[in-house]
Amino acid sequence: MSNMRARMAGIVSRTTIRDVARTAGVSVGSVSRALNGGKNVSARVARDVAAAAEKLGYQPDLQARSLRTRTTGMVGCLVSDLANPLYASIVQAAEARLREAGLLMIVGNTANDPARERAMVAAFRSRRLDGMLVAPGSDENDRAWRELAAGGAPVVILDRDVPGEDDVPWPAVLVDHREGARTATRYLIGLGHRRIALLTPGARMRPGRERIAGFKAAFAEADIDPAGALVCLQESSMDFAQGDALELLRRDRRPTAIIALGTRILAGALRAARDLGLSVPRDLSVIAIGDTDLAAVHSPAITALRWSLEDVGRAAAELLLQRLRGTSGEGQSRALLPVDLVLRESCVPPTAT
Amino acid sequence: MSNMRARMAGIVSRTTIRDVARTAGVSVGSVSRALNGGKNVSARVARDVAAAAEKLGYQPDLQARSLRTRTTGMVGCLVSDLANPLYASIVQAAEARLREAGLLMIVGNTANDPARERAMVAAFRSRRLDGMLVAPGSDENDRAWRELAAGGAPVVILDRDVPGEDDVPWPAVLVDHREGARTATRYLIGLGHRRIALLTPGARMRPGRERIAGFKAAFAEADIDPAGALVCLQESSMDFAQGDALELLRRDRRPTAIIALGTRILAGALRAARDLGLSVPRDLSVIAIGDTDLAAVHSPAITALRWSLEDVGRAAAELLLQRLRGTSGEGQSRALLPVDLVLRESCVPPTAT
DNA sequence: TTGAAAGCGCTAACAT
DNA sequence: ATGTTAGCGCTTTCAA
Repeated sequence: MSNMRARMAGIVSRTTIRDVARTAGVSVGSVSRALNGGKNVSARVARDVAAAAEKLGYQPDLQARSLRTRTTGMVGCLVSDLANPLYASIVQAAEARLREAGLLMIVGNTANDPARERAMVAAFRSRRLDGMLVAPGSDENDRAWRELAAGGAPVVILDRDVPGEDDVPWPAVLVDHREGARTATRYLIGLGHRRIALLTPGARMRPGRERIAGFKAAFAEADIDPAGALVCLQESSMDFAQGDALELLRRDRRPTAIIALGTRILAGALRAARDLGLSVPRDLSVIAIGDTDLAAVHSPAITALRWSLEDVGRAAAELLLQRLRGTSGEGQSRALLPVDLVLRESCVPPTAT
Repeated sequence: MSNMRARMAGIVSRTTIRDVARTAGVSVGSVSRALNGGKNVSARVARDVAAAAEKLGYQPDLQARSLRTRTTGMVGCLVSDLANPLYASIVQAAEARLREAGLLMIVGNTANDPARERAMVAAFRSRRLDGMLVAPGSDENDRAWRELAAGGAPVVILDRDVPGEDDVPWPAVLVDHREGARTATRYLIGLGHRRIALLTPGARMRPGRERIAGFKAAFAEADIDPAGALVCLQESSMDFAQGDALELLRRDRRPTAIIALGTRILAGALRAARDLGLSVPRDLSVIAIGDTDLAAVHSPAITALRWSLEDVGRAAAELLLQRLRGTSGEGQSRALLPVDLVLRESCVPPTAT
């Protein structure tokens, strides 16, 4: 079979617009018009072209088209860790919205590596993507963001504070981690807890920074001694969190409550508590940051801070589309999404010690 | 700033190879040669071109290039559910390998929707991707796979049995779910269990089919009455699994052991057991299919079937690269990856009932 | 309404 | 070793 031969040789002869024109007995211009806008085409030509295209299995070459139209119909999405279900959900939601708008989303995984981040930015630029969604690994990768700006394509940042040019902040979708952390902390304080530990990775990034701020704010507004406010910065690895949590829970004046991020750190804390014979919630109250499967499914079910990943993705897509359509004048360029506290079974007043 | 104006107007004037040629004082041909292969270029030209390109911030237009070279440097990856951490890990591993080889991976999410699957196949074809990795939602979407084949680009299938053309199977990376399920079942039987339930979603797809086959094979080879082999087909939703599991565990001759897939179904089963006051492992032994965070972190830790997601992704990428390089003659076109049983705390001999 | 032709930015064949 | 030029497949003026 010739298709087979062609494939093996790497020479695939594809049907072009000229083939369609020939079989339809019209000019290439007419085919183009018929297949696209449909303006200025007689019914006869439209019919013949459609028939010919169908018969030949014609698929227009979008690369060639975008060479002319200067628009690729593709937007890039740069994520620092695709294997993180949180990111995956956001990406998915954004993709759905962009697809609706007829755009193809390309996701790139930077694995938290600034060098890869830069490489992917360059790759995206070279591919002439119409726009980009970026969830950077850190807030500061100046070179990469400068390059991004240079590309000229609109960019929307996800939940990061990236320094903009000339004090004009980048369009961004932000999550109100500060308010979320404050709510959670206030809740625990209200329950009577005084020694509360916040387990979160670095203040290097916006979410961590904001959480720490909200955490401290809750102590401040309750006007209680913040000596019990324990901020523990963690790497995101489970084992590390577990060892760290063990150390934390072994102190003689150990925290009576813990606020722990995500799946890994939360899991580490839970295992540490178990290993020390501490029962949740009797001996230790726990709040999860992020409503993961683990939090929902654990026994007892873990009270959690939740925000809508779908909303984040969708809002980001919306912001980008707005930019793409050039209607950037109207509408906000930044969105701040709320965080809710989902009450479950893992928090009770501390037992007197 | 003109860049600003251009951006707002949507007219971004990019520097082309001609600009570089002009500033370097050479012809476009020389620039092309200097920037690519580097063959037949004097040191002087190479230097001047590099300087000019650097100065202008020149980024070659890969779209235009691929119009000539008939190769895009992009491969597509079609996944039925990106938010599933299993897929995400596979995608990540494949992406890493392809990146090494200088290829850009484009992931498309089909959300288990055959229509979207076909649409994405068409989109990928039109974009002239060099190759594709496909993790279909179901084994049968004939129209889509026929289209795929028609595109002429090599395709590698992930863990699915897709009917090939002319009895020649597609290149594929498969996981040995059958052997995994058999090992798990054999282990439980060896422990003394006779009434074992397998909780897995549909036999519509290869993994489910294979697991069921392995499960039954274990009963057959032990030469024991398979009446206790309970195959429960589930949808993937947690609540459904929980209700289903409740019903299952309420039977008067309830299973003494459960093999449950993933996070949601496993969670449903665990919650159902808890609600009925059944203790794991004393009253119910549990094996997880897939070594998720939940399985590792649960108390007691859940014995689990594990296979390397990284290996799946990497093997798929490798197979595709092999095809791309045209060295398809040598080497296997299919890979079968092993499944291990990770022993933990959730399985003990059944208590006499 | 239609066809002819220019050209998007690049590479590769051909000339020099 | 370098410059010139013909396309890659498409859209889009410009004439007819």
